[in-house]
Amino acid sequence: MTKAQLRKAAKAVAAKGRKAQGERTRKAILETAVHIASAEGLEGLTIGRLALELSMSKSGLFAHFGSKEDLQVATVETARAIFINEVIRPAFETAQGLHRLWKLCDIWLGYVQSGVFRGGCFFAAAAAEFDGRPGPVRDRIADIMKEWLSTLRNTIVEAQNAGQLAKEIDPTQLAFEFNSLELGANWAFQLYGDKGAFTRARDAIRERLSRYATATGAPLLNLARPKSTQARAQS
Amino acid sequence: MTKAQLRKAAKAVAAKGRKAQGERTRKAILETAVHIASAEGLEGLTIGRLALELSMSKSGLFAHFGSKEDLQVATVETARAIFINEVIRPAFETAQGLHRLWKLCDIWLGYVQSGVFRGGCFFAAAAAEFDGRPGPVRDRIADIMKEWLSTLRNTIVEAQNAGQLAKEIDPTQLAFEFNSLELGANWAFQLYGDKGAFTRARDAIRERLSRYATATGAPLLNLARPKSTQARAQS
DNA sequence: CAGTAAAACGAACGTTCGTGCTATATACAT
DNA sequence: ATGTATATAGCACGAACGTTCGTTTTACTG
Repeated sequence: MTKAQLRKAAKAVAAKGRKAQGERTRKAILETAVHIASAEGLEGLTIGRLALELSMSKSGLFAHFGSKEDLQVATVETARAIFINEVIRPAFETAQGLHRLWKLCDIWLGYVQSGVFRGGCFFAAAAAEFDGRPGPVRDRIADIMKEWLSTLRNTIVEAQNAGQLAKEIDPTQLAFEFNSLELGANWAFQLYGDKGAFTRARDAIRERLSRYATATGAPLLNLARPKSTQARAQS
Repeated sequence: MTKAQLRKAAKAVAAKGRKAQGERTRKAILETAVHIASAEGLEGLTIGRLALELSMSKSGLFAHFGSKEDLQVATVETARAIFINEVIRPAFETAQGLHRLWKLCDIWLGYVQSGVFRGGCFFAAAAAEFDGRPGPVRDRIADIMKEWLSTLRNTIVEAQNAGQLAKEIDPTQLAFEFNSLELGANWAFQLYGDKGAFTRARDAIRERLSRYATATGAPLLNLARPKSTQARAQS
């Protein structure tokens, strides 16, 4: 513990003052780590396996982190950056309110289906793995997922303030429901490869949105249905 | 592989013809195994740890199973028996239809909250752990969860056939939504200790049930609200 | 009560785990 | 181009993993 802390501190100082070739390798390591961890879990992410995949020595790789726990935290952090890039950023390109709310959910489901991470939603998997093991890894995962839930909730509130969504509904409740449906779709897809689950989740979310949309908000929802025009044309 | 199979076969034959003291210890082992596995995962369920907990030797314990994988499968099977006892059985004591449907969901949430397993829903945890690792363990988990989803769906159909629930709704869709809300509540409780999630899940489920209930079915729902009368009295 | 089959044990196996040294090679500033 | 800080490699460690073996203790049957 003490040793690891000292080493980490020394490294942090060095990283600020000096240039870095090691910074590049560190990035490369974490990129690979994220994908292994998403498929095999953060504990299944072993240093030997990681070194093998990157054709480098265990010790050489290990020197970039003070401990396995630090590697895990850094991996979680990297996954967060990817998540923000793949989900949050594109959704925030659309105007706030009902439209962005839909985008957040829609893109999230797409991010799972498209296999950004091999094991589906990185954080859903990591949360299930670490929810019983106290420590910094668990704490970071919990924070990040809370961050996501807050984003969802804030967007709901914004839609309400814009008069697009009924003020009566409880934003915490709706965020919980949307998040649950997303977790449910992720579960069905990971365990059964059931792509239909994404449709079910989208249908359920859309149903709630259109139920709670005000007269102002309702027209915004049509833009968010690329598939429903197709469905209407077919039926 | 071959050795383990032979040993297992010999054991199976012996178990049929002979009596068993070993059968009792096997039960005791699995009882403990289930609780360790639910908290630390099926892979974190280590034979040494298990032996220590039961104050017996690794080898003596190991002899009851041909391999670690067999131990894991047996543990999953034990968890299923507990689940049936704790959730399915009590719910099936009430008449089929809307009432039983509510009971299934309500008791399921209670089973997570009351800590029947230390790690929340055993199968939600196991599914997340094994969804990326092919093999008999994963297959069994997937089967059991499908079994649960089918039970949910069948109960919905029965409620429809009894004229208590609108025929227009898709039972697969509704079962998916209920299951998702349950998984969502389990997630929130495991990661944040958030008991409010159970209320949110119950509210969401009740909201759908009363929305889709027919004139015949609606009266049945009042019986299923022990807390809402209390809530009404308080507010 | 004797005999026998089943059950538990103790010790060891070959691996792999995370981690710690020490030495060498690489990249960067002057 | 050279010197120095940094990055990587090599090797070894103690512990824990699943698994096997031969032996000893326990429990049931005749």
